[in-house]
Amino acid sequence: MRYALDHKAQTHQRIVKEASMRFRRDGIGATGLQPLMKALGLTHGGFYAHFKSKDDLVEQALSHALDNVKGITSDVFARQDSLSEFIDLYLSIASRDAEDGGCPLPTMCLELGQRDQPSMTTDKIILHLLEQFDKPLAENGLESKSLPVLSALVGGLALARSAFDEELSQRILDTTREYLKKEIKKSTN
Amino acid sequence: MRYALDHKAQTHQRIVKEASMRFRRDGIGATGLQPLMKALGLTHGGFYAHFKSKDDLVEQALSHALDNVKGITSDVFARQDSLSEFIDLYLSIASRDAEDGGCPLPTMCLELGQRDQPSMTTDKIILHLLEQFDKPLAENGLESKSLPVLSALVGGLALARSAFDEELSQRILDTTREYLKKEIKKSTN
DNA sequence: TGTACATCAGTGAACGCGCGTTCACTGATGTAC
DNA sequence: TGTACATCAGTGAACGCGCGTTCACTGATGTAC
Repeated sequence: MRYALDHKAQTHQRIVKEASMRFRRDGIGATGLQPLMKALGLTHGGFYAHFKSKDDLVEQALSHALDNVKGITSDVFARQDSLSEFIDLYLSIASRDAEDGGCPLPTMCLELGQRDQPSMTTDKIILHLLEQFDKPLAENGLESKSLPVLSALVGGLALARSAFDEELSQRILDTTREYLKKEIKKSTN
Repeated sequence: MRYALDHKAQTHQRIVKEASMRFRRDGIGATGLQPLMKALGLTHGGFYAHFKSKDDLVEQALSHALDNVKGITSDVFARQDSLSEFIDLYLSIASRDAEDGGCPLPTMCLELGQRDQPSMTTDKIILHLLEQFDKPLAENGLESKSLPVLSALVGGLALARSAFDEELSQRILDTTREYLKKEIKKSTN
């Protein structure tokens, strides 16, 4: 054969990875298949040798994003002050400007709720994050705060991206971040 | 003249109002001008007698949304327990399913940050809400919580809309809501 | 060893569709003479 | 009073464009005989 045995599988994965990044960065609707394939040095015609439809790709890209999130959390939540560190990471300028896509939740919140053929992957991402938050919070008996913390993280990032004024945007990130970090340590006072 | 003197101005306002609702409910990209005009009993050709471009309409619809928000807050924040009531309203099932569009922030967070020709209207909406929150919070010396409260509201609604499982969605609304209401009363304990 | 054939990842032209936008036109009205 | 004209909100066909999707094809490879 002209190609290595896993060549097609590798191409498949390259498409999923690039799509995952673009969906998170630009949204699903704003990501065209033609530019996506072109960015990988392929032509758009080959797309349907890999995926049943764009929706099929969305589903696989979401799964990839979930794996991504799991990779990050398994890193961060192995350490001390894990949640505090995660909050710093999540509400950073780099995260807001997310050239790499970042968390799928703030970007795709609208489109995820509107998909015709919904999947449980979004729920899995939410539940996975809550589960990670639970552990460090439970040490202080604060596990009931997992969900409010996640809400504030997602909302803070979404707002920081919406704001046009750079100073306001930073204030949103900073104030939300510092509040949350204080909040998760409160019972230790 | 065939039409009343303010006929065109009225049509203009009808378009802005309908667009404002659709942009908030479906997003800007997912709202077509043709279906929008048809829903008002008009043909799409007439659109450009009222607006320079779709972007022009977006700007006017955002202004309309700001006025809308101001109307609601001037109602709610005149009363007792205003912020608590606002939180109940914001994180309700009706608000989540928002047939009327609801708050522009959770729906449009992505698109607002990506517009080519950005405007200050989003910032005005954010600042207006923060200002409203400040007053009742300041009574308890909690005005520093305005921003985290807004983040959690926006994020909670966005997450509740993203979740596929109805039970999870309700849990997001309920937990975030109860947490915030407890939080804004904390210093009175 | 050499020719004929099967495989198959990827190619690129073409499809119908809805988008935002343009524009010549309609038709009911008020105005001029 | 009656005809000719100007006004102007709204009409609807048409434009180019990018979208998701389809499909006949290419061309380098391994296999059969």
